[in-house]
Amino acid sequence: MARYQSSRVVDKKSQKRCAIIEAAIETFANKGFHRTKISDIAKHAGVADGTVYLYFENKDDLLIKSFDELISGKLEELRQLTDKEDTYVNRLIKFFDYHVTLFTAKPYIARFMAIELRQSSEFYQKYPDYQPIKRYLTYLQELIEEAKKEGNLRDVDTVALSYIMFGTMDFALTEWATRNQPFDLLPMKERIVDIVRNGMYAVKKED
Amino acid sequence: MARYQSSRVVDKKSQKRCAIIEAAIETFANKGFHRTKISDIAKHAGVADGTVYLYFENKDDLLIKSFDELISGKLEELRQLTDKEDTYVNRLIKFFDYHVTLFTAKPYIARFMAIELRQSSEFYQKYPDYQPIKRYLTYLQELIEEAKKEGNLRDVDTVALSYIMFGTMDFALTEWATRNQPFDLLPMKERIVDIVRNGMYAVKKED
DNA sequence: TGACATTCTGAATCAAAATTCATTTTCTAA
DNA sequence: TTAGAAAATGAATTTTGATTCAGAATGTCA
Repeated sequence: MARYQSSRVVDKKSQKRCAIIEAAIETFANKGFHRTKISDIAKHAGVADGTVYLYFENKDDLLIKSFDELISGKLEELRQLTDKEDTYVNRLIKFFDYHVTLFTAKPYIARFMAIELRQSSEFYQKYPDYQPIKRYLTYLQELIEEAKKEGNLRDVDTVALSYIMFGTMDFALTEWATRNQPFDLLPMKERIVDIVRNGMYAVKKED
Repeated sequence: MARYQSSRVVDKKSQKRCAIIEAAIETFANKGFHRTKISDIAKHAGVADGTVYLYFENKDDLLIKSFDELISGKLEELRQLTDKEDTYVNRLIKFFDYHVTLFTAKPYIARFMAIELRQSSEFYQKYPDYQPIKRYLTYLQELIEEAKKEGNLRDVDTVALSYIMFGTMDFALTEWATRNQPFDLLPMKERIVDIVRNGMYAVKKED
């Protein structure tokens, strides 16, 4: 009985924490970190201002923790999705697909990831453990290595290709999200994938 | 004589204005827009806080003007440099070269461009004319169009390729700048260019 | 040189919002 | 049921930093 109740308490606690994090992500994404007031988030989450400080040290901490949970969740989803693909090259392509789907459904997440991800170098120095994209890059690089072993990729530089893939996706999605969806994501993705696959040179073309 | 003196005055004025802009760029780059105090910039520029307001309406205005001058200057330099190349494909490659050189010399400019560009999405709504990267992208897209006409590029999508080029460069340089130069820029650039030129595929696939 | 204009200064003002904490509400367990 | 613990509240406090402006410094020119 004690056990049950105690776990119920934990549940409730984490529920409140969770509500705050969700509200934080959405509000940060919509208004930007600095324009978001703690009271905005509190209202959104249905708690009092002070309650936020029971779960998070301060506003910076809230940003970091929110991001961390967001990334963890998304990376997990991404892994599950890509694991289904037969070849590693296809998993790499799936990386794009996943984000297109995700951001089409929730553009504010695109904005959050693309914009709030970038903090000043001072911020990074203050919180050296805050390396939000690193896990993403690492995962990408693992896929690339495997795809090379598999023989479907030529011997390109792993880091360079991961930068191309991540950087392009990130930039295209930022443009798309901050400019109010000025183009269709899906065909754009196809065109980008085509270039990354086959290169831009005319000479290689054989038709 | 009066003419001479008056122009000397203008000179002096623009010198002070210039000092403020330079200090602004460097400080915004290091700390981010919102964490930068006007007093930081003033101190850096060697003027009083109030002086800043003689040259700029407010903090927003200062950011916009700083960015504008930075971009204009750099774009001008870039144009002059690329104009020397014989083919448009080579001009495209030069686009990378230029930024590698620029950012190696002044990493904080890389940070400013990459970070403030993003953080300032909030400015897009408030100041619709503030579209700092647009001119860059437009220039890139012009080069791509010409290169296609020239026959050195296959018929790739212009916007897609511009996103790949700009996004990759932007991301790689941001990584490089915020992580304290963890790799050599020049070889990294070569590896990236190789992939963008020739694609990542081991075997040319037809699908 | 001296009257006037221009430029600069930085302390004082003011607003916004992060954070705290005395109080209230809710929960726990005997 | 109830005393005590834990969690939550939100008004009050504090911090922060943009902006102003009265006065000082400097420049102009007859």
